[in-house]
Formats: sequence, structure tokens, C-alpha cells
Amino acid sequence: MTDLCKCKQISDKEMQSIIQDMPDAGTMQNLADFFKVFGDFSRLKLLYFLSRTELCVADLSALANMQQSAVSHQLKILRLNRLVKTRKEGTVVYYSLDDMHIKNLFDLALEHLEEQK
Amino acid sequence: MTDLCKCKQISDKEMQSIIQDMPDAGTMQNLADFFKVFGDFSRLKLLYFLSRTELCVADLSALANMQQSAVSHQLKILRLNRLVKTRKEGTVVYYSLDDMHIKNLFDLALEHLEEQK
DNA sequence: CCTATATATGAATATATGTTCATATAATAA
DNA sequence: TTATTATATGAACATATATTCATATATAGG
Repeated sequence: MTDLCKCKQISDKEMQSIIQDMPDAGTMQNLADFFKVFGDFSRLKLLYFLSRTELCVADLSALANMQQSAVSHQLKILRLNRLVKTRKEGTVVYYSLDDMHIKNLFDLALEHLEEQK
Repeated sequence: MTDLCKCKQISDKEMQSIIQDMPDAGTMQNLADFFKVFGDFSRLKLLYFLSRTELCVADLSALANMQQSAVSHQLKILRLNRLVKTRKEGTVVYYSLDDMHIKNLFDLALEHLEEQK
């Protein structure tokens, strides 16, 4: 790989070291997938609402101003990524955040955006 | 909007309150766009390398095992999102992280992934 | 000026992704 | 059972996005 580098401003040793310390490809891919989930306006809205309180699909649909079907599809993605969990009561399914780290992520990203003004 | 809600497990008052506290749509969109940048394996790799040291395009290309053109395209996205900054020396362009919050984001996300095992 | 090198960029392509529509499933009530 | 309601899901469609290829730009050296 290093032989492709004609610039090579850093030594092979440094390159080796950087590559060795890197999380393995699987972890990096998981990390990218994790961020990707947050990288959508609709999902971000749903997560925000759920950060406030447990909500059923219909209420989420009303709050986010999205079709019920679209909400269900996005909730499925959030569920598969274990960001939300469900509780069923009759025909109503209640969703809530599965992990409170999520709020921290929000805050950190907002902080970053604030500093850019 | 609330009249679309047939489930309405929460009161109109609660809905109003949740919606009023929500960051405005522009901010939410910015937040989504911000996360979207991290939601790609290639960009995440580039950001990781840059979190270690300042690097030129050719070295990034070698480290990430990506074509030079692909690297340039992705670096442009990172630049437009002000995640990296550049320094030019002759024909060589050096890239580095523009903000150290990024490392915190990495760590927080990794922490989240760790807990899911 | 001409050549070589590092980087940037536009167009084309392939793939991924979000929404909609129609419909299926599950649970409850009559 | 039948009807109703809440939610889930598959297919189709439109859009977004990452990569590649070819080429442009910029800088340095001869």
C-alpha cells in the first residue's frame, strides 16, 4: 500500500503505527453505520421526540408530520440499530429510547455547530 | 396537526410543549447533515487518520487505500463541513482536523457500540 | 516555455436510501 | 365471526451519494 504513495511526507514506520492503532474495519463500518442513522432529518426528529417521552406510532406520526408508514419504516431502522425499544399494549406500540448516550451525542454535535457561527 | 392523531396517548398540551422545545427545523437539518458526514466508511477513515496527524492527499490515499480522486472528493465534503482545514506547501496540500470535538464524538459513539455487545 | 507532479473537478455510472401506496398482520370490540 | 383500529411491510419510484475516469489547474524545476 505504501508503495502507491509518491508523496510520502510521513515515514513507513509512522504509517504502520497509524494503521495498527486504527479500529478494525468492522468496527469502523459499525461506527459509520451508527452515525448514518442520525444523518437523516426524519429519524433525528423521531429521536428528539422520544428523548422527551415514550410515544406511540400515531403520536410520533402527528408530531413529526410524517405518514404513518414512513414513521414505521424509520422506526424499524432505529430498532434494528437498537436505538429504540418497544412496549406493546393492545394494538398500540410504544417506542422509547434504548440508550441515554444518544442525548449526549445530540448535545455534543449541537455544541460543535454552535462554535462554528 | 394534532387532529391527525387518532391514538393521542398524550395530550395536546404535551404535544405543544414538545414541539416548542424542539430546535428549529434549520438546526435539526444542520444536525442531520453533520452526522451524515460521519456516516460513511471512507470519510470516517480519513477523519481517523487526520486525528493522528496532519497528512497530504497522497498519504491519505495510501493509508485509506482509496484512489486519489475519491479522496479529493471526500476531502471536499469534509472541508465544506468545516471538519478539516488545509495548508499548502508548493503543490502539496496538507489536511488536518479543524475541530477537536470530533475526537470526542468518535469516543462517545465507540462507547455506545461497546455497551451493545 | 515545457515537463512533471500534486491536487481538484465535472460527467457518468452504479448503488443506496427515503417516501408513498397498497396491503398484510395483530389485537380488540361488537 | 366480522369489523375496526394500530402498526408493519413489500414493491415501486424518485432522489441522493460514492466511486471511477478523464481532464483541468496549479506549482516547481529544467
